Amino acid sequence: MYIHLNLSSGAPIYGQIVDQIKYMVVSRALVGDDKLPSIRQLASDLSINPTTVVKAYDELEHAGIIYRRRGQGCFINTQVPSITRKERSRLVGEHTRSLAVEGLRLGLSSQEILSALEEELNNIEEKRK
Amino acid sequence: MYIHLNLSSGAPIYGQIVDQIKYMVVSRALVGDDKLPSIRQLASDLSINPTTVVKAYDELEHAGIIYRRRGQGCFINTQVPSITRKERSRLVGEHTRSLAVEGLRLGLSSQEILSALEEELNNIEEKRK
Amino acid sequence: MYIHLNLSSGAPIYGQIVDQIKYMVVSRALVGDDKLPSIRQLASDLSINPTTVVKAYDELEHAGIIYRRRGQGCFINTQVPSITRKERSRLVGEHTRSLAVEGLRLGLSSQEILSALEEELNNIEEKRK
Amino acid sequence: MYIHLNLSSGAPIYGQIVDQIKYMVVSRALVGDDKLPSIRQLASDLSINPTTVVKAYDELEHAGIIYRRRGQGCFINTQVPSITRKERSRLVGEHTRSLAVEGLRLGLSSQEILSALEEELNNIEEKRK
DNA sequence: GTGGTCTAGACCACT
DNA sequence: GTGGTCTAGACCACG
Repeated sequence: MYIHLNLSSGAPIYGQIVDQIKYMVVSRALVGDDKLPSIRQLASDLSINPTTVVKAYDELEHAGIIYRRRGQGCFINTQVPSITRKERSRLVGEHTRSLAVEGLRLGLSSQEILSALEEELNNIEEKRK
Repeated sequence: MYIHLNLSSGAPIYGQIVDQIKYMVVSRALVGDDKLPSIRQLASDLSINPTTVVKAYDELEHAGIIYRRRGQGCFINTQVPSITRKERSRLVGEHTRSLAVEGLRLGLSSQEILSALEEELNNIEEKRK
Repeated sequence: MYIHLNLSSGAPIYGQIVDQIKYMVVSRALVGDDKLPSIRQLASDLSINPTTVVKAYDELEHAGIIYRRRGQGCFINTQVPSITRKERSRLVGEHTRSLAVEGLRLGLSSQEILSALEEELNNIEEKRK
Repeated sequence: MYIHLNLSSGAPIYGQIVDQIKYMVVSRALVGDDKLPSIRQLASDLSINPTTVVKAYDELEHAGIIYRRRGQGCFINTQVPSITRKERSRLVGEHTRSLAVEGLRLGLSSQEILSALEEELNNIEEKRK
């Protein structure tokens, strides 16, 4: 399991872990009952504080994405939790707006911004295969 | 000038102000040399502390979006701040990636994400006329 | 008498007026008993508030550079006030340090910084003739 | 790290901190990834309010001189911030002009001003070794 | 009236 | 422990 941290991005480390594990679940890199690395192991791999990993796993458990077996570790849930359509459009809406505003503010045309996004999406789709 | 705060969102108040003023600038609801509400006035309108508004205006000034005249107030800058091409693509790149990843993570197709962005851009372009 | 204001520099307007009048005195563009423009006149010429000019003239009078004749206006003093050597080196010292620090911080060599200063000094000397 | 405040100079405290840290960076008393004192620590050492230190560190971060890691502290940046040649000459130009004008205004000769700058630069170069 | 700075003290998020 | 945000209230500088 590869997790890439950006320590200088300002985004919380535990949040980056949560996001990337969610991503692996959605893209089926992780499926039901797969075992996650132990807290100590992951903390050591990423050279971060174990409590940070604890916080990430707590959040994933709370979101219904993983479950814990005492003495055995953490595992991916079989059922992917559903997100309401409303919640989803709110989440995506924030990002669309921020991209649109920043791009136009920096003098790009709508067309250029769309192209940049398309390119990014193609990149990711490619990796998913 | 209407600013709407979401006090329970967890997003910093000063950041919400910054984002909304940036939005008004790209959508041309605010143009060069328009006067912003005074710090005290805006703080009073939003029922928040003046120093919070100061922090928002600080950010906007650092970003080159507004300028301040002592004893007179704060105003929108006429010229788009000059940024290197490299810097610009870095800034926009962060936003494109985050939209792409979030959208796909939430189960949207590339096509749906592009459409959402296109709609947002059209919205803004419409207001600019 | 030409005074050039930089309204966007952050430096107080009254201070810019004071500095430039001091400069004219030192460079003999203004000499003993020359009459300064009236407060209203100067304020109108510079499109600024008369009270700002009042503040500048107050400071010049306090510094012993000008004197007032009721009903007649303000005039340059014959004796140039002396500055202590200590005071002078303190004032200049602040500026030398700030130029040295900023220049080196931005990656210039000592030689480049000295050349830039030499050029600036030559420019000014030229105008003084 | 020694910072000396002049509380009666009229110069803002946060600015004095910024200037002195910049000085330590150019004279290599502080180098890449050095840890700055924590906000609370420095505030306590200087007997000032922590928010004043926050403001100083904000400025330094905006200037690209330091970076912050939540829960860890503030650190000196390794790389010199990239600035356009145009921007750089504007920044240095302001300081050269102000030194030139102030020096001449106070009755120094061009030669004396250049010598003062040279001495300051030598001082810093010496410390860098 | 405007913005600029500072204090004292609080609560939260992150490691 | 670290930094991040916010409040309440004060005083100063400027136009």
